[in-house]
Amino acid sequence: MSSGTRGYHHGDLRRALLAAAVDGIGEAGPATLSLRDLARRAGVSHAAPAHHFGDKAGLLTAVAAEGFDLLAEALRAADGGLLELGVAYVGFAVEHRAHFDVMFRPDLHRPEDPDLRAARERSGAALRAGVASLPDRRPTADDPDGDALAAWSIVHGFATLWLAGVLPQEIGDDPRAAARVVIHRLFRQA
Amino acid sequence: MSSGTRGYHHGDLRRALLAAAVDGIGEAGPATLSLRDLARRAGVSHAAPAHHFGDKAGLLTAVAAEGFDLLAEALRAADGGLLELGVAYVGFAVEHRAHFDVMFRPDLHRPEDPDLRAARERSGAALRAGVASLPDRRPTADDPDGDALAAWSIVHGFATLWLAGVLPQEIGDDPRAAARVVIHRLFRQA
DNA sequence: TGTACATCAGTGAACGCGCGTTCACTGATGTAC
DNA sequence: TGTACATCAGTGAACGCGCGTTCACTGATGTAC
Repeated sequence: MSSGTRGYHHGDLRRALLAAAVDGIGEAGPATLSLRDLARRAGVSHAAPAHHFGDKAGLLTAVAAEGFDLLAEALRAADGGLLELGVAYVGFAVEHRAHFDVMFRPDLHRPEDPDLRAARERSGAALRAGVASLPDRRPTADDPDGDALAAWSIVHGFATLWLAGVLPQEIGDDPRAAARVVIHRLFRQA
Repeated sequence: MSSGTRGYHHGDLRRALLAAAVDGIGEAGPATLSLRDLARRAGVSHAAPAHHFGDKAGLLTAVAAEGFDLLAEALRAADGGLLELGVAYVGFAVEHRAHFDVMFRPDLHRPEDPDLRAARERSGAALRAGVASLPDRRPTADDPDGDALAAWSIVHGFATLWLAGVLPQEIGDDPRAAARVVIHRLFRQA
């Protein structure tokens, strides 16, 4: 919108709608977002969103897919062992709260959508790659999948509790630092 | 409804509405529940719920408060160390999914409501009592609050992921058994 | 280079629906005397 | 024991609103010749 005339055709309405959806979800959660509200935010007629996403579940499916790709990127960028991989997970959740709020709510989207499945798989692959390449991987682990699940649980739980705003104030306002302390407990093992 | 005439006055409509709300949330999540739907479920006129709860946030605040009391009970009943306390937390989340879905969504209710605060505090007290009375409490812990937070994170995360249905199928269908394995990682420490 | 046509993206009016809210009401219950 | 009255719980009709959906449309873009 900053440059040039925007004629009858938007040019990249799909992307604009996704961005507007993320804004709207960030403000009031995924529950209250409507397609009409979305159109209003994007400055477009109220019937336009249906053109691209069909319905709200279709829209949120696209948001979730985008979220898993962003998560995959964040995990790939993490460097510093499983600890920092977990910190990156929490960082992603806090910085992309709207996406995170949708990704793990299969009742709100279509979990079996092919694009979403693919994005989810890319994010799972990034996670496994991170875990597999760790120099500090405990060789004595009798059940590596169990370890991965415990790690996923602790970072997912911490991120969820942080976003819910139920953690004590004393924890401060830096989610990554706080997460680092908590996750560290999981690895301070024999 | 099974016995006796139910006259003009219901007698215990508030409780009946809460039960209907839990049913409705269990079926389609807290987002789509409406006061009119609630009235329909309870077999009562559509204006009646407003009498008791004012609006949807008031209703969900009551559900959340009830949930924290149920959680406090579940935690008090747990016996067998911090591990079983965590298992009880996961068991509560799965068995009272509707309550759990509302309790940690402050955007859906009124987190500062006095009754809710009190119930939340009772549940926090039950948790702290459980933690404090543990014979297997690690004496070397330099930061007991950090340990409690790590424990809360791992059980909350596991419960959330379980309810979201995103855990691999191989994990089986017994949430308590699966949780026990995962939580155990946190305590297999020096 | 120009013209015709097909396709696609977005418009805007119209509709029916479920919702929350209001409000005058009515039936039931409890209390004062 | 009986009567009058106040209070409370729930009713049901009415309203305005935002929603999703439909549909004939129009403007823009791309392609064939």
